[in-house]
Amino acid sequence: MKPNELILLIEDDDAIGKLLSISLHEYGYKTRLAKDITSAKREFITQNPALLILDLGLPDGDGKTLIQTIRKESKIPIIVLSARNDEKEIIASLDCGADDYVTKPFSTKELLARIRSTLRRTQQKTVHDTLTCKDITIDFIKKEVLLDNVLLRLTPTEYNLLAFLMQNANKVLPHQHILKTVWGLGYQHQMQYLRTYINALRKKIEKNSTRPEYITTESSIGYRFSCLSHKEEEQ
Amino acid sequence: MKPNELILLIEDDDAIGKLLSISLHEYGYKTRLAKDITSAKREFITQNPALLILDLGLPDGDGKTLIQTIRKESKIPIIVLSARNDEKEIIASLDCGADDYVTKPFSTKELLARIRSTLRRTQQKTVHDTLTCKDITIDFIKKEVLLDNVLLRLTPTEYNLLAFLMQNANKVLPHQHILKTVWGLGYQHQMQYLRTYINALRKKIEKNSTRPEYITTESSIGYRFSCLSHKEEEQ
DNA sequence: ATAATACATCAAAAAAATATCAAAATTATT
DNA sequence: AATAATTTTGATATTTTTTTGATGTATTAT
Repeated sequence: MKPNELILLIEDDDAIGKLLSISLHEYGYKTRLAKDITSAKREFITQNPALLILDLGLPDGDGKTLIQTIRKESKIPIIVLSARNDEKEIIASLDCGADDYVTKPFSTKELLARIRSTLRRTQQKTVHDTLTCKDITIDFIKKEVLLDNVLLRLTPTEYNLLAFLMQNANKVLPHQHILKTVWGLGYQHQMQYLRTYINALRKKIEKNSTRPEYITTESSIGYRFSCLSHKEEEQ
Repeated sequence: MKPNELILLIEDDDAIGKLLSISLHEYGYKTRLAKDITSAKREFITQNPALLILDLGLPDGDGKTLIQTIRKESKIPIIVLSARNDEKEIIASLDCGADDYVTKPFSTKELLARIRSTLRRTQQKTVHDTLTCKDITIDFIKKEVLLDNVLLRLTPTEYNLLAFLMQNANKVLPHQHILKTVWGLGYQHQMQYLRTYINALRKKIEKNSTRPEYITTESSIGYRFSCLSHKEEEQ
């Protein structure tokens, strides 16, 4: 697995800039290089990097002011890389909003580990797992169902049943199969449970409960959740 | 403003332990000290600390295994504090899940700055210092809650619970998730605590406690803080 | 068409989950 | 050390959900 994130290097020393670019590419990161604060700001806005590596001593100003500027509008991880091995500088940078401070000369491998650590923390994305079918959307994380964008009140069993049906849309699901997965192993022959809950669900999701468009009956076999075009969305 | 967070120190050297405790107290943190992995685990589960400071060399095992154990169930910030100034140790620790690595001898002020930096990042759930929902406004800096512009008297646990609910407005929060974050890892199954405190909060914030408009129950799942005019921040 | 079978519907009883209250235990404050 | 505040615990009331049973309607086979 290659990381593939874009890292913006802000460094005026060509030798270090080159070394970093090569090391980061080797590990799979994409990089952009900015040699002063002005171009760093431009790159930050236009390139949308995942992380900044910032040298404090830049030709057109102090790196700390850049940190402050960026922190006003972004929580992007910033690692300071500086020759200034001075306690006050370290503290000031961290309190400005930097996420880490590495002093030169530095170990490339350690820097890479610190990049991984910093990115790991900030990239904890919320996985949104939803399924939509016509007017019904089920959110498996929030455990909620929307009908025409209105929240449906379902009991736990109703929710479990609908979730199972929607996950197997357009398939005929035999009674016993539904009972086994929704209620559990001992309930395969409790047909009446299934009828009661199918009825309850239809009342809640069908426009016309007597002419169901979602949950159709496959007599003496089971039920089918009909959905012509259901797309899966996960980000 | 005093920080007031609890920091768990895991350190077998008494001198360093004492020094750290004093420095951290001076700055306003509460601390607990654990001298081995076994008691560290116990303290972690029962005390619900905001951050761990961990020495790698402990009498009953290597600190890295503790990091791995904790990372299986928690994203709590961990700062490693070690005499081992060895590139491999640093990389291994960070890749295990540590958030920072400081080598001994260390500057207390720098360590404090790194604690602030780490906490800032992990506590940054709310971008704003205050959050308003209908007639309720919570101020995370002052740790105050206003209902119709009148200051509410809340106990610490009531405040923590409400803060967590409001930070996650309109989402269904499972019982265990609430218990884990508000009370700590060892309290996931103390449902009665949750019921008692939800009840206490409703009495204080709901106009009609029997028909709650803010804190609604999601039977057999959890609770939801409902707030119509609250922007969803998820992509 | 008629009987037999399968399914739908409704409502009640039973069980489970939640709400509420208050006392006991703990912790913090004076 | 005494007092006050908060948390924990337990007992009981209330609500919600599941289970059960009774009855009506549709479908299928003869």
